[in-house]
Amino acid sequence: MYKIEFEKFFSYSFSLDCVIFGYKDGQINVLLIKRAMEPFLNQWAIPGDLVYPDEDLPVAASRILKDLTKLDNIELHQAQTFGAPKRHPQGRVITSAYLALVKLRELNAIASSWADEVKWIPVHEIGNLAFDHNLIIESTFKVLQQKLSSDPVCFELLPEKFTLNEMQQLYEYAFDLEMDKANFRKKIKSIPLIKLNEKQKNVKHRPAALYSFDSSKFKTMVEEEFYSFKM
Amino acid sequence: MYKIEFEKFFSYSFSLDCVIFGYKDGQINVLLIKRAMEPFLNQWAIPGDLVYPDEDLPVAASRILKDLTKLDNIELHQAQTFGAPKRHPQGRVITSAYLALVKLRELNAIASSWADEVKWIPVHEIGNLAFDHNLIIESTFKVLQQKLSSDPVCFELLPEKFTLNEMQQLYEYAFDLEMDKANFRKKIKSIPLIKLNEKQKNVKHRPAALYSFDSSKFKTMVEEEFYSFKM
DNA sequence: GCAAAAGTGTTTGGATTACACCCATGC
DNA sequence: GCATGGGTGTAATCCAAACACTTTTGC
Repeated sequence: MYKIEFEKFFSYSFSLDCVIFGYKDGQINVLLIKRAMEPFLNQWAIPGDLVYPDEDLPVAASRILKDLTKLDNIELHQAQTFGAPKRHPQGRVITSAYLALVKLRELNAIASSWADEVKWIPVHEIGNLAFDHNLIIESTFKVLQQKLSSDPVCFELLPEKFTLNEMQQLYEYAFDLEMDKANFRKKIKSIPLIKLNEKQKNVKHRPAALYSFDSSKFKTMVEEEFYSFKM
Repeated sequence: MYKIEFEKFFSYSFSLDCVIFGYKDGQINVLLIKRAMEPFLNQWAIPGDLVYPDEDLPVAASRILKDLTKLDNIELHQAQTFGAPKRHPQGRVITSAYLALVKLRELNAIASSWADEVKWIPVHEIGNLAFDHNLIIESTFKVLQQKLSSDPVCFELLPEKFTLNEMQQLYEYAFDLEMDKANFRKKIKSIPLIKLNEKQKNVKHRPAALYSFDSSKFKTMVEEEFYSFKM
């Protein structure tokens, strides 16, 4: 008897939406796709789709992102889950947001499957999106802020070689504040960075030194010392 | 054509599990219920159940907690979502964990509906639970730690009137560390507490002063000043 | 030389740490 | 009086903010 009642409940659908953040020209951007499918045909949305019946969630998130944008090998982290009864016009679809940070300049998203176009757009310039996707981005951006202050994820957004000023501008944009250059450099001096023998090019002022993140040293420090990242 | 394929996907079920933390005798406890229902009959589990077809998630979380434990008017916060394909033996059930903090001594959980018994158990003494509930508690405990360090949620766990030492012990237990008494008191002196004209009773040493949290002053401070809680 | 941004040093005040000491109560 | 925890003060140190200054490049 219980079993029969229970089975009536197997009438939901479940999807994942991938919020991909990238950094370009001093601004944090989000990857959007143009839907080539109803509902919300031709509207912009976060890449997302239904989970397959036997698919684990992290696997599904990677597969969906690859299907729609050809982006591969990207680490995704779960954020919030959205389940308002009317959020999908065709039935009860509950969705979990997945967050990823990518080096925008070093990869190339291509529209694929039922995505007609892809574009990167600064988080503060996003128009109206399909479904509740504006809400999802807003909530996931807060998770990004959280991660930026407790983990070295800024280096997933910055190019492999970056200047200290680019790093500072990333934090300034993410938290909407201004920082003192000298103090910023003092603050980050415990973070393991490698100063390269290279400089910025094509700037009409003194070129800045380029750095890269020493991730193997970071791992050692976390394991062996009492080190924890804080910004 | 798309519509037909799409509808095959409406074959999932969706549940919520409520991880309720309470503080007692210097330890953080979790509320468990004994299942009076298959699967996992007679095993201990977190209170959780399926979401109704037209029910929003926050509403469902409160309803489920009340159904199983008679606890009412408790603020619940979403934590992680779990969706491994085999996590439920009877089909694909995806679940979201909801977190709540309660004043354990000031309320009374009662087994109800298909819960046979309820109990509070210290987080470090939990045995094997039904489903993936051990994993869910582990993950939600990390969310609790996060909240304890960035929000004044410790006062949701402490009794209305508490001693500064009880507050210190809560943090020591939650983060598994020892703190200096004098330094702890200096650290919290920016938090708006009301020192009551009351003392501890029935202790065989000098009785400690009782305090309570000034939540209205806290709100004013957050709104009007540049105050943010940090521990 | 000048503009523009890179990059560094100094001072100050507030927070954190370690540690010592006194106080109030029950027995 | 003494055991037990409650409660406070101090000095050393670290850290963050404010600000001034020097350096290197393009034009």
